[in-house]
Amino acid sequence: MDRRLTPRGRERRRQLMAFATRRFAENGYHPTSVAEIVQGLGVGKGVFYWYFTSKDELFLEILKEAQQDLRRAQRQALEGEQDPVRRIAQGIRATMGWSAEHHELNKLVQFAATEERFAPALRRGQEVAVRDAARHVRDGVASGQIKDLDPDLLAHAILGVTTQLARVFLHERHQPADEVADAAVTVLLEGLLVPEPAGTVAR
Amino acid sequence: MDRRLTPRGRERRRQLMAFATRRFAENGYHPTSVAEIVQGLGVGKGVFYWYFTSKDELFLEILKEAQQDLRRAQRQALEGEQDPVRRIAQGIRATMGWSAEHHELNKLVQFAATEERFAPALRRGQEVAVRDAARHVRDGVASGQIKDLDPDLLAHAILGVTTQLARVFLHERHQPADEVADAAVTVLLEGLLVPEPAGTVAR
DNA sequence: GCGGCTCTTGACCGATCAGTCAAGTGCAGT
DNA sequence: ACTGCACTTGACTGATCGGTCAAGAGCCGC
Repeated sequence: MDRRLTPRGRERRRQLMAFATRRFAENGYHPTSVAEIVQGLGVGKGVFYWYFTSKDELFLEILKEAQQDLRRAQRQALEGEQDPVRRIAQGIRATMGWSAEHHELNKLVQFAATEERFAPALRRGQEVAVRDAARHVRDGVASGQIKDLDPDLLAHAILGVTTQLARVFLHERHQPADEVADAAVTVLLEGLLVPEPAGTVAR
Repeated sequence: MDRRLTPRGRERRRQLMAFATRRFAENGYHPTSVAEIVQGLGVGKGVFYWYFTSKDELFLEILKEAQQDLRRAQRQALEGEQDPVRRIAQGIRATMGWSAEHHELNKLVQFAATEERFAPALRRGQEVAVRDAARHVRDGVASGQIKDLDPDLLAHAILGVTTQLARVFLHERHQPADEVADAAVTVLLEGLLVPEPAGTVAR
């Protein structure tokens, strides 16, 4: 859909997306009907189809905005930071902060990944984020700070820890984002094992 | 549903669950209708409702069996292994192996987590797995092998890395499960950073 | 071959769904 | 005050949904 919107129109569109986001996250995408969305706003059904060609399009639009917003937050967090390891840490912190404030969008992203027709739209966004993280890893490897493992794999490991901890500790247990972020950073950078003192050999 | 099933009945039930699993994973839970499932098997609709009281019940049944099966694989992998760190590593390897062979079930679990009415059934199973992992972490902390961080957090970090790497490297890129598992173990145990030689201080 | 159980059939039900559209309202520019 | 476009209304459509049920088929012990 591509329409010339007046300020009033833009506000309606925003309302529709905001309300739909909430209902999709609470109830699921499919169980939430268009009728329910327009009723929730107290408007007629035609309003919905004035702004979106279909329910699917609305959902894709929500996903797109979410990804743009997260990416903006990440980019801002890396401003002025040059050290690759600290860039990774800052990226994790930014992601955790954003995640804490957008519980609903996290759920929608997770759902989108399970439905073949939404997955492609998601894939593109994730690839960019992973490529970014992988670049920092590569820089860290080059500067001798990070172990020489597959950067792509490490990037996904970072993503995995971050999203899992966000899901459980932020959204289920409502713990402070910065503490969870710090924990994620520590675990990822240093691992679980207590370092063996150099020269200590099992005998 | 609880019925006395003959061998023939058990086979039908198995067929229904297998076919539904495939369709749910390919198409999504909601977009797959009961009509489609029974058509896929070439039977009447009544067959479905002879074995399951509802579509939801079928889905929960699939989830339950999947969790039991994964848990069995994990338990078997830990047999005879006492060292907590090696138990963690073996658990990761078992999970990765199972995940590689049950792509479809992974997707269903991921979907179930996004729908409020299925999440509780999932939660119980995950809690058990996490509690198990956390116990090994605690043992490792006690024996001085693992850093003294929150065992629950570490357990979720392990889970996060494992599921993310499984999703991307096994299901999207079809890489060998044992290689991915080894990479996951390495990253988790040792972290990203190159260890600083003792005595080296930034100045 | 008979009775009784498991299993199967498929027409049918009411509800609900995404999406359409002819008609009308509100508002901005002139 | 008139014109034209942005926006809104809500009844309507055809399809599909999950679930029911009366009737009957296959099968097993006797």
